[in-house]
Amino acid sequence: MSSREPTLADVAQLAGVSPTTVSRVLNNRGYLSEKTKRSVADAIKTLGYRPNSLARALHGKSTQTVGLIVPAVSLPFFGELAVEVENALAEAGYRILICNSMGRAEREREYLSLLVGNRVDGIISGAHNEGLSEYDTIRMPLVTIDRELSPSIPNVRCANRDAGALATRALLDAGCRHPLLLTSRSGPRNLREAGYCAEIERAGLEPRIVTIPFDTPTPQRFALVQSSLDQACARSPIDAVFATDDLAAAEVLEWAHTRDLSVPGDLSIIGFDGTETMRRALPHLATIRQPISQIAQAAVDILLEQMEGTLPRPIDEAGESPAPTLEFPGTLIPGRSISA
Amino acid sequence: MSSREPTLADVAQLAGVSPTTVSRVLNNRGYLSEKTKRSVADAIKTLGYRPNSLARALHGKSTQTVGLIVPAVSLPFFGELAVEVENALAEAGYRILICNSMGRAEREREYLSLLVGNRVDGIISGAHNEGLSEYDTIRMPLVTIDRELSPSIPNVRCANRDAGALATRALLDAGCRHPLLLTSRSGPRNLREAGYCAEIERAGLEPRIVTIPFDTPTPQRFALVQSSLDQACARSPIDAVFATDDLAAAEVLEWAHTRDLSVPGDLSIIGFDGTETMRRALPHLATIRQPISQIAQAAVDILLEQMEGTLPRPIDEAGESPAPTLEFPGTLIPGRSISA
DNA sequence: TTGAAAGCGCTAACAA
DNA sequence: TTGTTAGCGCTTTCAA
Repeated sequence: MSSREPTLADVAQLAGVSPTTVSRVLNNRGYLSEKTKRSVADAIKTLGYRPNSLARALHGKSTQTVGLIVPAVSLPFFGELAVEVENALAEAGYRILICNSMGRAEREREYLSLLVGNRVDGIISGAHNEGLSEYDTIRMPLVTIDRELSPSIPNVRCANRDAGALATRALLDAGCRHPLLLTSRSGPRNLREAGYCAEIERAGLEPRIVTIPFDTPTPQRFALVQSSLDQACARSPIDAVFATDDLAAAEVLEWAHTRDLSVPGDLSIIGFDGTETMRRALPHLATIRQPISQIAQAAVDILLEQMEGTLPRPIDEAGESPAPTLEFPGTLIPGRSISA
Repeated sequence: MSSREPTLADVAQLAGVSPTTVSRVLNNRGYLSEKTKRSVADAIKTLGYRPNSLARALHGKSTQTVGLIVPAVSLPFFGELAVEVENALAEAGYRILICNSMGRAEREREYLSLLVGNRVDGIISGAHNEGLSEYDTIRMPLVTIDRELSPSIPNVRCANRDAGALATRALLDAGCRHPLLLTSRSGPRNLREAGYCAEIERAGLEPRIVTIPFDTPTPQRFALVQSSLDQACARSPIDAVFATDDLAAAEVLEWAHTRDLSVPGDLSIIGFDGTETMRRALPHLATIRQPISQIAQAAVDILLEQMEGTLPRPIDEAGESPAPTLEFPGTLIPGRSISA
């Protein structure tokens, strides 16, 4: 038994036809006699031949592959996003190359290079590193998910501002007067925070914000959450927390437990994301559900449009399509973590 | 600006040298004058050239890519496994193509074919579909994770039997007399179950097993857990549950809550996996931690050995290396879900 | 209905 | 130190 993969030439030889003919059978192109088809098919089967997609792609043809860059698929949101993107793409005959940037710009840079080197047909980026200039040199269809890369690059996301307001309102409606925001990166780019602030001000209250950096290593994370919340409480009491992701909300839950605060009696909590995993883990946690599959589908649709069109990149010189930011509303999922 | 990616020939022309020279510069092979190096480097930069890895791989060279097949990266265990495998592989200069089989044999078959077609250098499979004959036709390094494919294929996993016993003992040590096993697939292949049964019998007790199929869709899942547990209780009371994954344990927790059973007062619970995500979500849940990064590292090491060796496949004709099953012990993580 | 020949982008002898 | 040539596995004209 030969150790190397059989090639098209091997098949041709065994079937007693030319390589061209085999290629034709494989791609079902041109006129073939039934007899030829059959003998080629037989040869393919006996050899266990599988076409080399790399060689095929070398012809300037598409690779039918799309790169997906995320911080890490081990985070429930991105894991589910990856699966949804994969499903949406599979329907169109594409596959994905998943890249975990691990929150490191260096790693993301490498992956970007890798994707271009592998001639993927397009890229979907949902990573969190800011200001990677490499994206400017990308000459291929590109869509971001919840990440503003440049005004010319389409961005799909949850309507974060509204969703942030929705979460905050849920707390206020439950009678909370001192809801604190726990987020991973505070600032004007944080639309969930913007929604929170807007709602808080509308109610004539003071915004309270605590930040735990996105990339805090797990071992230190919980301690940091604890001390930050303790400090915040010491300054002035709080009666609710809106955490901008469910995992952080879980930590607040645990903090409340260790401080003997009853939830929702003493403290109401609402999270964000509403992934299946977190729904199963903490079904009683109120949260805002991001429409992950819609987001994935939309990102894929936009990318497909760019890829299947002849345009190598969206043309917006004439201000044609100004690379829209597409937003999908988040949904409030009520739960026992908010007082009735 | 040309729309197609620049090629090595473009670079050569701009630098005024031969393609070979450019290739030499890229691979840092042979003797190059500093001047040439520089001019080539400049040309590369101005063109934004990135080598086409597909063309490179076409030379029978390795693609430096490994396929990883898992049920779905959205499941915490597999998401973390994917990240760990990726990290281990990255150190050796390889990358991964992640494939989510979604528990569908058909999908796994397709992916297998895709991986071979893409000439990955090896495959790590952690999917759950049984009896895919396609694996027999795979002529490349292959390692499974927690999956018995054939005695000739190396398998890396947590020491499930011992870990199952460890979990059970934790419950018994806490004074529980009627611990129930909640698992996704009962049978002789389920070593966690074997460990549970052994420990139960050693204590002179009756094994109690409830099965919720692995692929139960989320919407129905919780209802099924509820009714199954209710039924089991009706038959005869239970005072503890060992769930063979943490997500299932979370559902037991929720069931206990809805039935007004206090945990651990009325019911002790222990899970399995101990992923970071679930630790963050339910830090008080006792569980058995699988050494995911060790498992990933071992799988990668074995695969690397096979790939870097000249052998196309492990030879065991002479009973040389009987494709070992490598096991790593699980660790008990105590928690408030077990009575002290 | 089929085949011969050229070439995709790159690397690897073998010369120069 | 550099260039020429051939060829990886496949598709694609162009002929037959």
